[in-house]
Amino acid sequence: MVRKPTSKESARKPNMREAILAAAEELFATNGFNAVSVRDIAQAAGANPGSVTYHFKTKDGLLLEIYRRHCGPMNLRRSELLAAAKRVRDLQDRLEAIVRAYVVPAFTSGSDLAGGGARFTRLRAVMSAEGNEVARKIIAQTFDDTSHAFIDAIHESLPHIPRTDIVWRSHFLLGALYYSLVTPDRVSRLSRGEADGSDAAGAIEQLVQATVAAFQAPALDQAAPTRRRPVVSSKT
Amino acid sequence: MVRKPTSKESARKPNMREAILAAAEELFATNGFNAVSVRDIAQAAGANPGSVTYHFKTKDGLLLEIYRRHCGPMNLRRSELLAAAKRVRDLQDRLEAIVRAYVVPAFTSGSDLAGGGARFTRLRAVMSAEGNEVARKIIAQTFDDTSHAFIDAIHESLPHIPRTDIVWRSHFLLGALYYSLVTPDRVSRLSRGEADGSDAAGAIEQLVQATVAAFQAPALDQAAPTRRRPVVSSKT
DNA sequence: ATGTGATTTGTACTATCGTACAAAAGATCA
DNA sequence: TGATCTTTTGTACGATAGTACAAATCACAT
Repeated sequence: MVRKPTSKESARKPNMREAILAAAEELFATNGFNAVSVRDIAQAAGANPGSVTYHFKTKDGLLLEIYRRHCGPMNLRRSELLAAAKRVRDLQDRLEAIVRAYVVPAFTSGSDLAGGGARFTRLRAVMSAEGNEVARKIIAQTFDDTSHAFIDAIHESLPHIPRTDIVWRSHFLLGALYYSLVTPDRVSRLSRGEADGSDAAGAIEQLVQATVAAFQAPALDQAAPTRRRPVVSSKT
Repeated sequence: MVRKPTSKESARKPNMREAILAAAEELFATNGFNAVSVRDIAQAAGANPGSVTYHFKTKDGLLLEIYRRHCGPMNLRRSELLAAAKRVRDLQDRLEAIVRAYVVPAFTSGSDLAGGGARFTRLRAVMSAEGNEVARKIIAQTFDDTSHAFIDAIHESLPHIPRTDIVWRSHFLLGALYYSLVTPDRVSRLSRGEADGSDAAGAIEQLVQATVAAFQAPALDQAAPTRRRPVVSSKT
């Protein structure tokens, strides 16, 4: 069923605005913000540089719109999955469900964009590495609530672990998640072709498995400053 | 004892070349490669822009020299620690020692630069996120051997885990390591001040504890395509 | 068909980028 | 001291950056 566009949602060519957004997302996610010029984006989208200015005013505005486009749906989906996960009775299964609720929306799409989830998450990873100011503001005020919700949920299913440890481990989870999306080829290379780093389903399973175990690790006894663990000399 | 410089290792001002390297390292690590101009670096080092060209020819050459400066010492230290770790008898302790041998040199300095280890590792994280070509080449040909050595060592102390899983989990380790250095403030924020994300010793302990547990997680039974794990519906 | 508002195009402006290069200044040693 | 080499400085050049803006073009209601 081909729907006739009501009035303003379609441009001359089929949605040039969307094409610009998609191209910018892809280029920013793979090359960083500063390495990509407005002209690069326009060319990749088959548009005129001035068209970018028309739709998004500035380059920062374009980045802002990319975030606006994805943050809502992704957080919504995470909330849904988290709520469902919290209803799982078995504690071990619940923990895994919670981790999965955090990981899955980052790989699969939160909205209807094809493959948009992984691409946007990779974009977030790159912006965070570059210390992008626009991204930093949005992230802190958009994702911190969600992060706290997950941390609390995990803490409830692991009451004997101090919250500080949970925070660290969920931080590690996000780092691992980011890095898997940034350099999937490294996994393929180091496994000598036995694993495919760009296989989202495989990455999710590996990540969930490893992360659940990490969360279940015994707590760090921060009370004991004296070193209890084995130490290895640096001299051969 | 003040040593008179033999001839060419000292410039007019005390080692301007080193100052430029340090400034570039710091700026690249916090803002990315493309966001930092040669003029920014020169100003931060108290040097003239032309001086950067004189010492390093191009901006890429400067980045290259930063890598050359650190890769050797860091890999050497890792090799030493790994060799020592492999001599640990107890399997559990050995695994922890191996992980520690991988993590510690990334935080503490591999060479004599003050705090240079963490700064350089953060630089590597940012360059990897930006997909920097110069960095990619050096990394692949400098760190892959070391990575393989660690993967093999871990595999030996966990023979029942398939190598593929070890690769994934060590990939997660590196991602977590990178991310801890990129945004330490996030840990402080999410823990509501209870943890200090920029405390290297604390980060190391948390990372080692979590990672050892992740490595010890049961293997992913990749033979069974039928889903065995609990799945949560996305609908509330 | 024609007028109107939305969009695209083409071009231009200023700022800043990486880099080159000649001149100045310092260091070294006969 | 003067000759020579190394390092620093100052300036300039072409390329490209982000953005602005007027003209051209399109979609569509009348």
